[in-house]
Amino acid sequence: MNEDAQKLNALLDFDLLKKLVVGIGEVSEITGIPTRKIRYWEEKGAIQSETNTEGSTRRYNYLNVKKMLLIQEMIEEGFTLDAAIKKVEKRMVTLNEAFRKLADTVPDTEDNE
DNA sequence: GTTCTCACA
DNA sequence: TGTGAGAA
Repeated sequence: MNEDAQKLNALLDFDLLKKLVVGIGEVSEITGIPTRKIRYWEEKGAIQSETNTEGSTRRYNYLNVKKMLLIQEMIEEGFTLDAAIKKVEKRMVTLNEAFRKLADTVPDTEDNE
């Protein structure tokens, strides 16, 4: 329809992605990364898992999964884990800010049909 | 199914 | 850097 609707849809999609959380087993199956590797990376500070209520069983959201994929590819390209983490973090921050601006900016409600 | 730690390559 | 095994 109009731009507002598109922006709303984008926000909903982003929110949905942020709510997509899966267990470490699912992540390992999806990404092909063994669970030990995932915990290892988390220990190294590559990702932050969200413990769901009162215990263990880390849960990873879309952003964490994306981070893992990015880091894995970077490592395979010859980067060290630490360097990969830094680069991925920077990329995530940049993307986050860009999307936040894009979502926050509420320009004119022009009727362009 | 998940978590952790110790140790090894 | 990544994995194995044992234990909870």
